[in-house]
Amino acid sequence: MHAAENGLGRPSSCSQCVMAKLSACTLHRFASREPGSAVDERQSMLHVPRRRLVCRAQDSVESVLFLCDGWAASLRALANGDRQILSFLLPGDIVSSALLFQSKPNILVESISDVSCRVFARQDVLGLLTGSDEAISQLSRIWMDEREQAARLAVDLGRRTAEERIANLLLGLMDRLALRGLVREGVIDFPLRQHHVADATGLTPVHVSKVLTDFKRRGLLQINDRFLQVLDETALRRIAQAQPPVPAG
Amino acid sequence: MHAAENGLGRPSSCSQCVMAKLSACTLHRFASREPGSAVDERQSMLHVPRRRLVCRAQDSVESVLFLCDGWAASLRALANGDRQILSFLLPGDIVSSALLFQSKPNILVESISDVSCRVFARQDVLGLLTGSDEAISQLSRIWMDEREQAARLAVDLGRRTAEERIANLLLGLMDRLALRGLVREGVIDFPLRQHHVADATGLTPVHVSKVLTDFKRRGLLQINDRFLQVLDETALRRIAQAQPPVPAG
DNA sequence: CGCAGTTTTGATTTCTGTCAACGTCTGTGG
DNA sequence: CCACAGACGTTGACAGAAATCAAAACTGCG
Repeated sequence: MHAAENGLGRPSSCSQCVMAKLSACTLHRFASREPGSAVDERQSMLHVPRRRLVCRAQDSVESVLFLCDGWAASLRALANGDRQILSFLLPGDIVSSALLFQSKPNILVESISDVSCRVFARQDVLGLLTGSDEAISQLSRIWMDEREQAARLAVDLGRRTAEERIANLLLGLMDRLALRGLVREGVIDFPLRQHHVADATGLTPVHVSKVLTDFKRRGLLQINDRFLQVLDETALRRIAQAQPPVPAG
Repeated sequence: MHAAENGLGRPSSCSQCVMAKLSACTLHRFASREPGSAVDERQSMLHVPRRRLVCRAQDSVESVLFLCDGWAASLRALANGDRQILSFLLPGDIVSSALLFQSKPNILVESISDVSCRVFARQDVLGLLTGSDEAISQLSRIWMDEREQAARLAVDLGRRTAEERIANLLLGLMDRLALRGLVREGVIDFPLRQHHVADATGLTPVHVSKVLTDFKRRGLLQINDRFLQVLDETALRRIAQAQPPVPAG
């Protein structure tokens, strides 16, 4: 489904948008607070119900999308039906950084929960960038963040056990949500199904179930009603094995 | 070992440099052909013997390095001694794109064969970029290339068997070398040890040996004297499973 | 209520890792 | 020229982690 078929063009005030709290994607802040700029004039919202494609790898999309609300996944699909999730997109994340520079996202993006995105015309975003040192430094920050995430993913998939991968995934999500002020008393919204965890960690849903059940039995965490609570963060981090700490948000 | 301890500052004409043939890293071309620019004045060469660190994740490096000759690996090392190679660096590649924007490479870079790099002061490279549309588009190309490689790596590590991973690795190297004109009649220089293949594919050296031996037995390829020849590319690509083809060089 | 999508559980198989031994190659120094 | 050490590659027996297969319970939802 092409992005333009998804309600793109419908203006919205995005009242539930958490942008103001984000430190992760400051480019978005940068772009959206430019008063009266071209970007402001043309921005609109894209709403996608849960479990739907936001864009396909081969789509031709002339917009840059920023996730305002809900969770999504960026992934690669294989011929045999296997899928590998490359990253979970949280509020404030850019949806495929490729769209900053080209029309093809080169990855699938799928909504997990109901999702809304801000839509900018690429020309306008790039126009903002030209000659702006601040914007270039924001871009480089996004680049370096993605690089770090990709490196961690490769280490997890290549060198860690199932338990370690799952613990790392959950803690990574907690940490990213914490930066956005979306953690309340150790509890987060958790729209993921076990098959999402499986697709992200290179495991099967059956094995994910076994590991998570064991984590619960050991009192490390609890998952109820689409909420996740980490009960014993220390133990979970011990399982996850210390990765070098995140250099920046 | 800090880059500056490695012979940095020694000027060199880099006669064996294959830059002229590169299409992959055109930023480098772009930077180095600016006649009489500040970059030209201050560029120098870094030579590192094989099997040595080029830079460490926590080093503070104020230069941008481009690999001119030889092979290197960028990798993460774990506390238990495991290693995950994130990518092999071939002539023309930038050594840690992070150094374009910051002092910390955030990855280990290790030479595989004897290696020589061009050294640019970061300030000068960034100076070239300011206000140059061409340079920004070269940067975005590097970004998108790295993104594509990272996605392929994650798919390999998360969703493919040992045979598939190894076939994919070898074919990926062949393809990248082909773009640089470094393949002659299906034969390439192949300085990798089996433990490099293991570190790149998330396998053990023992298992790599078994798979490679089997590939040879089946007449798919041949490795002699640090040269690799692919004898049955069709079969090897069938094993590797079609990935979406590379969009650009 | 029924149905499709989940999650759980257990039995079994497959793949890859681990361990260990041995052979080869390479470079070094006497 | 030879002896040697260390890195590298191969091979086989075995162990362990996760996949596969299958069935049953649970969850939401129309």
